[in-house]
Amino acid sequence: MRTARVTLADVAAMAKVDRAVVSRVVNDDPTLNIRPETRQRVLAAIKELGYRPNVTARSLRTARAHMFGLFIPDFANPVYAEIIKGAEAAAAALGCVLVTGSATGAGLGGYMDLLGPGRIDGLLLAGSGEDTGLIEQLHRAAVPWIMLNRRSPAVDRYVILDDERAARLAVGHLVGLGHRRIAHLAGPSGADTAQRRFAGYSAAMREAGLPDGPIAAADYTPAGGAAAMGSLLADPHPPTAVFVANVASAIGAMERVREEGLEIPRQMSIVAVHDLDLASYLAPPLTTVRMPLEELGRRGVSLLNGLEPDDSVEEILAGPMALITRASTAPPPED
Amino acid sequence: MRTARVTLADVAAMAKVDRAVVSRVVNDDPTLNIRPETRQRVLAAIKELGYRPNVTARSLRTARAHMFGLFIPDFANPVYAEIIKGAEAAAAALGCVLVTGSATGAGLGGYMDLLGPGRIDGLLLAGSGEDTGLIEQLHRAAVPWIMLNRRSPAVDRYVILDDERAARLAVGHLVGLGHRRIAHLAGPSGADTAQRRFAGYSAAMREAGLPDGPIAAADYTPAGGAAAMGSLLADPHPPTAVFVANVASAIGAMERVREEGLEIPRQMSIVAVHDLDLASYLAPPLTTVRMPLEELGRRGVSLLNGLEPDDSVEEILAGPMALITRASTAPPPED
DNA sequence: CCACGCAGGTCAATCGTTTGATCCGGATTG
DNA sequence: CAATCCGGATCAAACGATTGACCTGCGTGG
Repeated sequence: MRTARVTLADVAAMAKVDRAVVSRVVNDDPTLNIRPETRQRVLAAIKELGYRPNVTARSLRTARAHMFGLFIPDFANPVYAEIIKGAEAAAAALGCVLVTGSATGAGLGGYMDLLGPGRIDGLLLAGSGEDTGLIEQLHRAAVPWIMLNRRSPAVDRYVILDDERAARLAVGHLVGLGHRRIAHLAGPSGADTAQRRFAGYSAAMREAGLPDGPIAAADYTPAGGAAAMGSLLADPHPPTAVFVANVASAIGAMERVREEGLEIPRQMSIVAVHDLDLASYLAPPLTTVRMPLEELGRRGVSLLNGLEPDDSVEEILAGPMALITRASTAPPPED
Repeated sequence: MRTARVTLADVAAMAKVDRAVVSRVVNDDPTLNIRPETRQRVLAAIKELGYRPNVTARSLRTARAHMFGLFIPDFANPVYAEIIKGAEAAAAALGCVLVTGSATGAGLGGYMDLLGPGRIDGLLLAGSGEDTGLIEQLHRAAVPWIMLNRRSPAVDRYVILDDERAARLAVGHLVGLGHRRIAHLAGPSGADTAQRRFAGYSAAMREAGLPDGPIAAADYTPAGGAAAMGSLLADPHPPTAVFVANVASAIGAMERVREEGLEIPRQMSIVAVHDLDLASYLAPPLTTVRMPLEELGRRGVSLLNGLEPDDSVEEILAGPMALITRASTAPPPED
């Protein structure tokens, strides 16, 4: 069992042919016909010896790795789980594999070493900060790469979701229920997703003929959401509904609302972005906007495939988006 | 910018030395001294040309990839996020990278192609089912591999957590609070983690001089947890506390308890395994047992490093474990 | 003064494939 | 019958690094 690994040459020897023939059989090389009986001999030898091509050698020769990479900031965030799913599916469809890693600070720096022709065919960076040093490195690596769900002025290669539309959908829902004082619990102003959600909120309010409600910025975390909700509730004339920029904030916000003795949704309606499983386990189950996260991952890999390292990609993904109505939203109190 | 990639030979040419020298400088090869001024010339050339070694070629030659793989069944489960974190840290400490992928059904099968000497130095499989075909493939791949947190009779290479001890800790906590009718909401009988948690529960009850409470098996999901909790509550003489095999089940169980009009923890105490962030967002925040998940990932990589493909590993990880007391447990009602 | 050791390099085989160029013999064509 | 073609297979040069073996000149000990 500890025998040296079997190579192309071993197979060739057993089948009494040249290595080239074996290679062509293995790869179904169309430029050269192999006589059926020869092919059979080769296949038999392959099976007999349990030959498996050495991917490294192949990659070295062809400069193709059949492997894409996806780097994310936080595996604990279920948003990324969906993106990964889509990306893996797309890679599989291309006959490639997708590997995932953490993009946190030094993390991705370490990964840079595994880049280069043949080792990985392209990189997807999801929601990572704009470390300019990193971007510099990426350019030098001569590998195609795309940012997912994050647009920054410094980068002309991204695929983002239509956060504005998501916000409109959420606000539209609240307006439809009869709310008029609708607040926005925003994400961190540094995040472009937060900016777009805010822009969508504003636009939707304007279109509905309503004034912007109170805005409180949080940081996409439960603690931040709680604090921000606190400041919204401190208003003498508090909103009857709030559009929250993400589910994590919403968790904190809901907690705070309950602490203030208000009932959701009777006295406060809440809707948030991203339809995570988690949302349905909350009390009450949270109304959300479902965004095409899986599609985002899929699209990312598709674009990566065949992309040149210097090509630019700028796309707002127009995938299906849906409001998932649960128990956290209702018409406003009659008062 | 679209120039061909710079190789060792280019650097050698510019520095007027042999490729071998460049290689030795790059790798700090201790077997051969390089005169300081020569080294400087080489380093200068490297910087000047922006040389980066081709990892694929290196791997082909050395049969070392400096890359480990970790395959998990579900990225949406935060348990794995912690394992990944530990594994990445351990890999980084070894100067290697860790890549992660889905082990679902066909998924891992697809990945098998990327295996082999030089492409990946070892594989960690977390909580994947026991697909014997897969195990067969793994043996053939001549790559070291270890199962994490899953023991199966067919495999003599695993690292698992001490689920029995976790169960004892949880049950001990309930006993300490004064509970005597303590139920167990178990995981699927097919999962060995569930079996061990059950065993720990039984042992702890016995040691406390208490009879086994009612047992209801679920499937580690909220829906299953809710159903199982329903059957526990149907008992004419229901328990005052329940040890739940995982947090997902606990979510459903808590929901069901509330639906029955019972108050947590006043009328029903609940404690579950795995201290996920999520636990603290539940209402009420859930008491849990924190297990050394990060350590599990770390240990997995450490063991993988230097492991021969045929070596066996059988280890129960004795890492730190702690009961995180939150608001879901309290003394039983006086009645 | 010769042999030897050593510091500092060079040489070239090797890792396992892929793939264009080449070769060979039999069938086809004019 | 000679010139050509073509199916089927072989040859050998890459791909880019690593590394043991060898080489060269200088200083040293006997």
